[in-house]
Amino acid sequence: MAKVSAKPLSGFIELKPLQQVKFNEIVDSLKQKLEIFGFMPLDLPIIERQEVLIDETDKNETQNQMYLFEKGENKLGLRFDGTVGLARFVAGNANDLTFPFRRYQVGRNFRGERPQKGRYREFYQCDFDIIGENTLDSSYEFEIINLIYELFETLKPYVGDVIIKVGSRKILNEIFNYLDIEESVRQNILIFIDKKMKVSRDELVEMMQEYIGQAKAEKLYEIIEGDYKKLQGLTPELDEKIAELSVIADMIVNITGAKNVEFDLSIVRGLGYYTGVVFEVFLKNEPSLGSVCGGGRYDNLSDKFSSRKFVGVGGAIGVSRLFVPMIESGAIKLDKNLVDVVVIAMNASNNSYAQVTGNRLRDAGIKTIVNIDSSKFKKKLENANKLDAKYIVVIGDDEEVEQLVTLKNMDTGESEKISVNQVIEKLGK
RNA sequence: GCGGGUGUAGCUCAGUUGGUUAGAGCGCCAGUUUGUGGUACUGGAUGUCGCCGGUUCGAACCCGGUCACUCGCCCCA
Repeated sequence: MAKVSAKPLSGFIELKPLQQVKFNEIVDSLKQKLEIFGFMPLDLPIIERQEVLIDETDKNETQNQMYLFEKGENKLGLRFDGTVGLARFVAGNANDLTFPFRRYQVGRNFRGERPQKGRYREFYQCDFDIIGENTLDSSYEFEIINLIYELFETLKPYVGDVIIKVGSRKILNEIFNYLDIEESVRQNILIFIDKKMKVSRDELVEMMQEYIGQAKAEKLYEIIEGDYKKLQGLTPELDEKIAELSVIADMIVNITGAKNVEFDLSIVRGLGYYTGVVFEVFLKNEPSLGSVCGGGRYDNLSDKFSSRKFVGVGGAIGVSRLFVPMIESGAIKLDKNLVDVVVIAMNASNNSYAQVTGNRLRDAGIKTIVNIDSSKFKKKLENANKLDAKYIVVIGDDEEVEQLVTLKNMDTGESEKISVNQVIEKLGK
């Protein structure tokens, strides 16, 4: 009989236990840092109603990638990021929340797109946002960037150095005004600017000049290529926006010493709903992965759910995108020794004493597996060896009579007959 | 949705101009006698050569189709 394929679906990730341990470790370190910053956990549903997921006013690519299905009369779908659920939640619970509301969420998201390196159909994202009612001043943009800096400091042992690139949609808008670029082509131009890292100067200018002519295209390239602070004096509105970003930039420089943070007007984050400061994070070791974290300021979070106005600034770390390629390349080292001790009973008559011993070790916080199966002693030793146990505890008739155990160090091969209390003393944390 | 690449053992891959029973390394299993593993030695199992069709005396190899995987594009974490 033909067997069903045992492989997971393409684009869906399965971690092996040792990898999962490392993954959990990374996620835990992120959560810990977020809570230190006063962000509250929020674990929203993975399935939402389609009307929550689908934005009728903006038919974009993401919509083609959604997993949609029906259950009876209900039209449902899997969430594709953490923001849609957040928008619904904030609108629905506004009276109970204290604004600015800081929340985080680490969870699975789903997009039915063509998988490739660092892109999956099911992936973990760590979302964090600060939501304000009506307004949220620009100091919160600093807070988020500072938070991202700190989050990647904690990730440094795993993924190495990063570069955080910060741009500003507001400044770009004023530049568009200054260059007198028509409203109708701005979206197109933004998409082109977004590609700056991938294409050459000439290619980018060529793409843009179709919409705004060669002179403006070259001028625009020169502007986004250069330092935003040098743009002062062009228009009063532009100066104002530059001053606003400068305040944030200065704070960042003060706190971080500007290490790993760059200001770059070519960061626009495509067509997203962003309206102000935007940012993306890249790995220095693995820039081809693309951005591993992105976010920015948005002004219309919950418009479709509420007549109250909520604005926010937030970001998301692509945890799967970070983790999976690094684990495959060996950049993230896996720990073994997940088991401290394997207790081995020599004979069936020793099983009960072995179990009691195992529980005493576990009570002392020692990770313990008890092996009382009927295989040969040698097999049990091999098994303990494959589990990378640091120690084994052997229990036979002699030990049971003397109420002792034999502790063997699996690295050195040395063994000694001691009491369980002595074992705990020796191995206990 | 659009392009490129690849499908041979659990994994990584060889496989000559088409020619007998399709191979290696790693892994897995067993053994090298009784309460001591990792190393070594010996032996063993496992394949519809992705699938369907065609050419041929003969196909893993050539041709057509199809599916899957993968890397790019679009878009994005």
